[in-house]
Amino acid sequence: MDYQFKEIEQKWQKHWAENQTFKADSKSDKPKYYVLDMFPYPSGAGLHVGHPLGYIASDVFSRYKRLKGFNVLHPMGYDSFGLPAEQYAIQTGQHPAVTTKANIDTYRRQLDQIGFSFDWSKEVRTSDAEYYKWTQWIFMRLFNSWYNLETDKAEDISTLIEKFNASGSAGIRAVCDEDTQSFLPSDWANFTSEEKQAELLKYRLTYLKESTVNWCPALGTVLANDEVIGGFSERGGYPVEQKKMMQWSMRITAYADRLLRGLDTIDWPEPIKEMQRNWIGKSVGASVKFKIERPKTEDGSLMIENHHSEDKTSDIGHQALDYIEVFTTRVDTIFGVSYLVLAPEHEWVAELTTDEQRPAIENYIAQTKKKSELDRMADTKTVSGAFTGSYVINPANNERLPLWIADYVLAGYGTGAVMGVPSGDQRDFAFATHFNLPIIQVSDAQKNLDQQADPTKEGKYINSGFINGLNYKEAVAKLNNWLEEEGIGKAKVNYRMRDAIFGRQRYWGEPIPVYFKDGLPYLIQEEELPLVLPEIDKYLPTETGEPPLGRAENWKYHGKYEYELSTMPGWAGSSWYWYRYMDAQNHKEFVSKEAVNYWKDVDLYIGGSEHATGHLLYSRFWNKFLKDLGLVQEEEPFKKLINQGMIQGRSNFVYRLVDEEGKATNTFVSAGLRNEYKTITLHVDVNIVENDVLNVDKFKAWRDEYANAEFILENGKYICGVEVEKMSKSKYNVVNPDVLIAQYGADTFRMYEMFLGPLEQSKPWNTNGIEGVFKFLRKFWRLFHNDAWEFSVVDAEPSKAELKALHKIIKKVQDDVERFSFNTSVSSFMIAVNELTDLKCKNRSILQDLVIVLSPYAPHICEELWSLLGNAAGTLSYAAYPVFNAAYLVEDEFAYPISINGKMKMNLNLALTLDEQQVREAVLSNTQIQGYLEDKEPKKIIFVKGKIVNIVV
RNA sequence: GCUCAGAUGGUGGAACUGGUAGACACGCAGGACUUAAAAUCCUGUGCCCUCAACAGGCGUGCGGGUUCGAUUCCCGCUCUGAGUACCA
Repeated sequence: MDYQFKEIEQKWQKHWAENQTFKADSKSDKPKYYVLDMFPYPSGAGLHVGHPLGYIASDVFSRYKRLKGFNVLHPMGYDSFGLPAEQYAIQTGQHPAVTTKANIDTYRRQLDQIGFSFDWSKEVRTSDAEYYKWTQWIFMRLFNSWYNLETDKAEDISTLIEKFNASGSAGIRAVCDEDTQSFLPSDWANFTSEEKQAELLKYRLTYLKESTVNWCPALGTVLANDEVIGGFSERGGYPVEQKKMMQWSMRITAYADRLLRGLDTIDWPEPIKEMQRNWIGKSVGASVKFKIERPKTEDGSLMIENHHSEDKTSDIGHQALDYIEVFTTRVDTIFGVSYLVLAPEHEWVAELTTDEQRPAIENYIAQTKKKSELDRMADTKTVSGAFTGSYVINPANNERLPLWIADYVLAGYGTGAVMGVPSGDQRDFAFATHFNLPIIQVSDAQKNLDQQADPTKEGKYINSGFINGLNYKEAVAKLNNWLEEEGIGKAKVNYRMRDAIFGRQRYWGEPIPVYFKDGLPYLIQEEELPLVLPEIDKYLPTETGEPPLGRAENWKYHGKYEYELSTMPGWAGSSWYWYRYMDAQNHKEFVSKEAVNYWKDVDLYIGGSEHATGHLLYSRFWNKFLKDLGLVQEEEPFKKLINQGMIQGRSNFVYRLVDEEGKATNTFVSAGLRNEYKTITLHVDVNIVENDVLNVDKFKAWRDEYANAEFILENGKYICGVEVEKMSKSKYNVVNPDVLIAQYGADTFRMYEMFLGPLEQSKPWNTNGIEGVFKFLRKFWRLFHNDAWEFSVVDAEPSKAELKALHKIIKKVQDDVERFSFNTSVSSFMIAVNELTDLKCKNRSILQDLVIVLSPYAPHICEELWSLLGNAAGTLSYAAYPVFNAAYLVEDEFAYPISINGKMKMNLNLALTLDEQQVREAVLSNTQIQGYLEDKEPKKIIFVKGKIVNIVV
């Protein structure tokens, strides 16, 4: 029978499903291997050809690892909470659970027909209560934990309470809010229960706090920093503004350093690690307090006196009005400070502005506000700022320094205040030059200070008081000691990363298992989990502006306490899902100890690089937290990460002729001739174009208006224009895998996706070569059949040539798969099949081994041939990968390329046993080579055994 | 601006540690089979010169360098893509 892919593929997909062929047991003598794909968000559009690329690669790898004797866990599931389903619900009134389920069904059908070896018994859906119960449970663990810097890990909140009981707040080294109180054990004992709760909240790893958030009015929710790109929402591209709100946050900053250090221990692509490093943004430096010289009124009395004495924030307020604290990475240049700058949004600007300067300052703030976030970031050239009228004192030399505001200082980083050192920092230099502030040289190695700043750390310090003559290292050490002793600062590490906002004012997400009593948050009881998402009438905020959950009727804890109305963000469910896969059916724990002890971590994780600073960072954070609590084994969740490239769309165009008046006609010009006419360019559905040739009949049928279209052809064909763009519906360049699978089968589709090029490289989708892959599989099938398409193999001793072809491919595939070079394997399979076809190989043992080697790529056809070869049905997946024997590849002769002065001239067959002297003689006595040499005396002969002979004349 | 990745025939790409550049496939051209077409099979196919063969010249973004020998290593530049953006 000819190669009938449809029957074969259906048959084996059914067999694998019915026999649970890929079910992975958590108990096995085999070594474990965990291959994970980034699970998809099931969108309404279904899968396009770009989605399965990574899944195919990971499936090839999983199947290969099984053949190599590993117990492989290769699961799949759905990240099924999220905005699109909710937006759709708002538009149509359909419950997101309903549309999500329908989308999942489509995804499942599409995934199934590609023949993946997923263990579906371990499927997870983040929107299932059985799943999000454990997401809520982990939230509760975070709420009940604090970060102890003493032990450098998270601990149960009870250990903090013990410390408070024993010694009060003294000696506590924790990652916490800035406004924690100092108290004695006796104070703690006298605190009311509410006061205790309020204080503990400042230490919890997930906490409620008034903070400036990214508010997206169009989406009606706050967004995390990684969900905002250049001032616009990542999803939908809506404007985002800053707003103060009471918000749940995750104290990811507690893990900043561990997240940074961990990067050195994992095998991830360097760009991703670099992005995480930048995101964490560690800077080592010092904080320094500059005393404020109060602006004085004309009669000499202090203008600002004991401000805000009745203000709630009086503690901060008082300190603030004594000092301005700056963070600097160059404390060694402190003697070069000639001014101080605050961010325009800095909360004390108004109070530190003198009456005289008030108009200028207010004008400047108004100007800055007008500039959008984007303008402000884009325009880094223009120098701007305004003088407050106040002065501060440089603690190093008691110099009086003017206090400015400028928008090059960001409120959100460090303390929102900067010391200006024009000689050492280019921005400060530009500022000082523009406003005529002094530029003070601080090192004898600084050059060209009339032109630009010189940030050198070389040389000895000058003009720098007590650090004069010291080098960089000595100066920093001395200054840091001095700051500490004087109590005006200290060595400090600053991170760019902020705590992660954890609440979303949306419906379709995990409810936060918290209720409020007297304005304070409390966890619900663990036995009450899951806190199920309540039904609501419509998926919009309430009239009073509360999140959609505010619509739920009678939704109160124990009938009387308000629940938290925000839901968790999209990344909650995906920050631990790889553990749930290990033990997906467990009703008692999020994962059993046995399962974690066996599977430990993910050995190979394949997914897109767009999750670099979102999912991949949050997952590492939760993983470290779970490790601190002893719930999991490994410090890092994903040992090796591969980013598959993006599949871009390849759009096709037709050129519609335009008449004299500029009106569109019904005539279309082939791409090569379009310059001779006046035309307009239109997208055409790529599914009616083959190899850039338009199927004109299908084009006429595509739309009514084209029914009578006429064509100006070249060589009898209509050639379409081509451009690479994002794959999207509106560009008519979306290719659905279903179509290709129906036409060529899953095995061809899998191999073609791999054949396209290196996995990590982005590339446009192009079906031009798929015929070649299909022809290859047919040729492979024919190896096992005679001319009448009858199955026919022979039992005989394989020939040397057959063994050589086989062992070449055994080695090649093994090498390629281990280094994730899947495209090169496909070419090599073609070579192997071409060679065996030429050899007219019908040898059973050779072909059987070839079936095993090819099976990770084309599992259906191989499973069919495996059973035709007489093996038990469906056992191929656990066959043993053939053992490579180098002896079969040994050659006794090699066609040496002979080059003269590095230019290849000819090949010469020589025995590989010959040594350098013998080769030299053979080469020089060859008449053809003598002809090339033209009697010139060879100066030198380079000989590399088995590689090359190079004659230098 | 900074960081990273990349640039090889008409196309996708191969060449793994410096050793025959262009494997494999697509496309194209020619041929076989066919009444014809499709499918299939065979042959050719980097560019230039040449009727053609032989021979030759040029060729891995550009310009240099190291080397017997460079797509591979080093220096400088151009372009493309991605990330990031006044982070003190």
